[in-house]
Amino acid sequence: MSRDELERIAFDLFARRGFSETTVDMVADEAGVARRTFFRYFHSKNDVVWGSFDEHLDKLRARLASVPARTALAEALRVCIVEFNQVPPAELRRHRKRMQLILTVPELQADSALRYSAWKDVVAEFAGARLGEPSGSLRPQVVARCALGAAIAAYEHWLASPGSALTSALDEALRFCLSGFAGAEREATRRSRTAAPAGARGRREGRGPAG
Amino acid sequence: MSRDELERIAFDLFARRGFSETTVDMVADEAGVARRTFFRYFHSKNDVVWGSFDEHLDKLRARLASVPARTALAEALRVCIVEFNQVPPAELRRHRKRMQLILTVPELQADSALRYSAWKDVVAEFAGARLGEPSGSLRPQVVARCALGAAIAAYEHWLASPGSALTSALDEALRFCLSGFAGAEREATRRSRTAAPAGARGRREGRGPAG
DNA sequence: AGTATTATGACATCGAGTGTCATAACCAGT
DNA sequence: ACTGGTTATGACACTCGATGTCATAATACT
Repeated sequence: MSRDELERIAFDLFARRGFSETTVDMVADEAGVARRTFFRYFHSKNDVVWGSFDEHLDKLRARLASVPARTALAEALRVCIVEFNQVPPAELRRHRKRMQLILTVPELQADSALRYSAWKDVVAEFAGARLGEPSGSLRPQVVARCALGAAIAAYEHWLASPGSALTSALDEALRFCLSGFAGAEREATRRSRTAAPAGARGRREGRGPAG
Repeated sequence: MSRDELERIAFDLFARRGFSETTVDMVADEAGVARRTFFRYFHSKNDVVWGSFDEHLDKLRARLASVPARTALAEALRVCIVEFNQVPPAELRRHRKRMQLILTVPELQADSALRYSAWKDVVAEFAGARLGEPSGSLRPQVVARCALGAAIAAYEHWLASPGSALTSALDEALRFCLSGFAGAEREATRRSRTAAPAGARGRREGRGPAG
């Protein structure tokens, strides 16, 4: 009994009976496995739905790190987040089902606050670097939470509108909400340029009106 | 045994032993009341901490409704949200403790997603009216989620920096994140003005180009 | 007083999650 | 193939939050 198989069986039951109405015992029984074994594969019932979200997150961090410094903060976030949420067509159906559970089942909605936190911190780290502030300070946190909010809104829009494209919704939502952060970044860049001699900050010169 | 008294006893125990380490039985025992009675006063253990959040929310809705139409969306939200979070000095200590629990205890962080949802919907309703869109559509939802994100970031900043003022943090965070929405509102206003005669869009009639 | 309503308490039960221990499956090395 | 050690599994007991049920105590109404 592999973790993947267990997840599949669980999803089947969730689809047939609903998430809350499906007990861990049912999943274990259906899989022909002891209840205790289920909890060795998954830390919790909610974990089944979230799958390998945490590992996936490293890709977002890496992708953000690879963005050239001349790309504006808002654009970098938008492009990377859209990319991060690109799902291979073969998995689209399962992804949709997964997100529908996460965004509609109360237990999972609640759990999401914890899961998204790691996502948010990745974005805050990037924003902090760009704004020249610690990632835990107010503005990077605001940027990260706004990006997160926009992404969730986009997901809900996608689920509510059959036929809509997730990536378009994400792009539109992020464009809409991040457009206000350009000024702050311009100022941060100016600050860092006067503080450090040219060239000290890698490849960054010549991007904008401040030059 | 009043609800208030029970809440006080519970907070005492939470402070002394931590939230997770305090069982409902302990609170009930300490209050000299049956476990079942506790659950009649509070729907759940988490409910104790959240207090009367839901009722408080009506005030935000009313306050938003009272904002003159000429005030910009971003400014209206900022002012109302800052006001909404104004706490009388006598309750500041308890409010701080409450928010510290909510923002640091995992169980409560998780629960927050559900509680904030009502808050978010109040804001989305207002934003939807201003943007000339249903409150459930993408942009009002993005505005609301961004405002929510900014408010939470402000709260975390406030808790992390002793001596800082909550209202200043909220004002700064909201100013920072909502500044980008001005363009969208301008356009919506222009649209509605060409579609309906002046004055019609005061508080709700003619809520769309479909007329 | 007597009666209806409501609040409380004493159960019982469910379901998620955890700790513990015995045993079964597996994988070396010889 | 046998042995010894590691790891996966299962059986069991337990905690704790939450809910349902029913009897009884407190209260309000007339």
